[in-house]
Amino acid sequence: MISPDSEKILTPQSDIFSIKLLQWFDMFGRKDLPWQKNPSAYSVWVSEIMLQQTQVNTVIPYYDRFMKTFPDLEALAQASENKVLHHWSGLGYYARASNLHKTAKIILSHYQGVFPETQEGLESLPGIGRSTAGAICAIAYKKSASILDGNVKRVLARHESIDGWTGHSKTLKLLWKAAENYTPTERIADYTQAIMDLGATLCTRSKPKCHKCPISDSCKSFIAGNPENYPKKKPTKKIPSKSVYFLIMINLDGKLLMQKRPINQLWGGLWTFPECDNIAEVSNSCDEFGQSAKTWSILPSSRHSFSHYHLDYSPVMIKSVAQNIELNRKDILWYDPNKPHEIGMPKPVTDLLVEIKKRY
DNA sequence: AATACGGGGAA
DNA sequence: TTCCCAGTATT
Repeated sequence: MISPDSEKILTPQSDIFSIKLLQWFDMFGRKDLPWQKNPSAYSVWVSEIMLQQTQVNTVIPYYDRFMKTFPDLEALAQASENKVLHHWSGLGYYARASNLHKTAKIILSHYQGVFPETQEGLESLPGIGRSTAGAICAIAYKKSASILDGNVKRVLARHESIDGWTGHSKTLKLLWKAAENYTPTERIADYTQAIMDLGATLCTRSKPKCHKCPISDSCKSFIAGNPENYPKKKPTKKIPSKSVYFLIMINLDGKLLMQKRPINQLWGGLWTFPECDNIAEVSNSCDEFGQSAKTWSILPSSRHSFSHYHLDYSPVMIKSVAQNIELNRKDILWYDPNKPHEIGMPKPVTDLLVEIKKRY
């Protein structure tokens, strides 16, 4: 017969959860990530935005470069949109960068350069939702606040055996409720880091290391022997394909014509080659830019995949006889591969520029 | 409530 | 291949 431990009996289960997690974090948690050094609202914000839908190892080099160039909120607010997007090129979800810049300007001009201190104040800013606001409150302000990102969703869905795809609002509500239930009032910054770390290192999507997990004894799915059944997969849906031609117009100076994309669309604010759907339109399309396409050659197509469709793009190399004419359009520039502008460009374009530089 | 939005990495 | 990820904004 084991004598009852009065302290444990009086400790609510929600507190046991965070205590175990914190003990584990002290032993095995990550404490040397670049954004963990001197956390300020600014650095937590930048890192959290970058980490949205993007994994740690991908973010690290971007974060280092970004903070070196924009060390504080004022530097970011005063930078050009092109430069901000330039430092985001390759990370994806470029609306994140546009919103980051927008929010920096709002805080500088309307908040005297000081971040809002409440969850609601933070959530009112472009690009900051419930989870990111919670992360800033918890990590930068040490206020008791909850987060719910991909890792936390997985940990909680398994621990509570919460069914359903996390994209369903019903499932999401249950997950938020669980997140709030376990959020402690003490050591909130470490706890927030701990539950994310657990999801990233032990409670992984496949082959979770439950034998090392500090909360496996209370984990419903572990007890049931089916942790990998949670969270439920997203309903599968076939994604369509789209084919386009990238018109790569090269003028007599060896510069390339590039066009800025509308800010609120795919690749918004980034610079790409003009596109056309049919090869028959190449000549007409070039005319629109004041270029007379004499000859062109079509390069083999490549595929770039988004979450919602595949893009098959065929580069069309066009030698233009036109000079470096003034186009008088704000959405057009001549790009010199040897003196590159600091502008944002999506992956297929940066890939093509590398190829072009090699071959021409 | 459903969809749009990038790119990388794991299996 | 297919799935998923340190989500938010828009429709």
